[in-house]
Amino acid sequence: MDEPNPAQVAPPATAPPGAPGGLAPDTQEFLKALGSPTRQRIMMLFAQGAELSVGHVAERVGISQATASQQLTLLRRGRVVTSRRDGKTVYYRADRDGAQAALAELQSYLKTCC
Amino acid sequence: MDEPNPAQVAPPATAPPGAPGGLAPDTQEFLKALGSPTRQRIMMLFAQGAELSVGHVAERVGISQATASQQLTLLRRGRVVTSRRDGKTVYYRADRDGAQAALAELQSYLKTCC
DNA sequence: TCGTCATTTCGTTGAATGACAATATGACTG
DNA sequence: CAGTCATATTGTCATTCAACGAAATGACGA
Repeated sequence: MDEPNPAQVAPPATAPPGAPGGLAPDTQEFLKALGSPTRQRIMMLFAQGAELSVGHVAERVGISQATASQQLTLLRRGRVVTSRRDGKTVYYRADRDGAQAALAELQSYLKTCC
Repeated sequence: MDEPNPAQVAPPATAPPGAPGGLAPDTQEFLKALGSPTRQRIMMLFAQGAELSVGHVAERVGISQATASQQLTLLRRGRVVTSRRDGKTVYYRADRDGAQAALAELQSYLKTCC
């Protein structure tokens, strides 16, 4: 639950410093987050800045509430959603800036390897 | 390239036909292709337009030849590499255009859901 | 404080993935 | 037309992942 934020100060590490042959962990989380059909479906719920609770996401997507919570956590790790707590309810919404940053890193990676 | 989509509902070339909540299969293959550390490592070998045989990729990455062949097939399905046959050797190289197209689709998807 | 509601975490199960060795296919050479 | 080299395919095993139900955590209100 505590998320290790080792090199947050480092600018968009487009070309991972000493990375032997992978890409930045952040970008990898981003790719994994969007690589799942279920999570893609979840993301579509957040169109137009919609803000939804975990239970609501579960209902709309047709998965259990526990599963929704887990998948939303992965999406948050991928910087594609953010969470806000209001009382006992946690609201999730799309993270425009995070997604844009991840996309930029991905683009930079592709520029390097392609 | 500067062809902004008229509206969010206007799907790109390989758009989700009736896909109610996912993204185009092509883009999904792209994400899965780059989501694996091993395949990311493979991709780094193709920097600067390098062209490598399957056996050479296997050796450089440290995996068996069979595995290399499989992973390269997945990368080809993700439109990030192309293959060329010269005699008995098959050379792989980065697919600039394919990757760029996939990235554009991904960007369009993010524009929709974020 | 106690009970309830929303979310998270835990523990498990079945499906998908990654890797390998062994074998099959395809393509040149003699 | 057999032999060989490079790649592709097959079969198998270990690991990972998605999903669930059940239990734990946290936040109100009575």
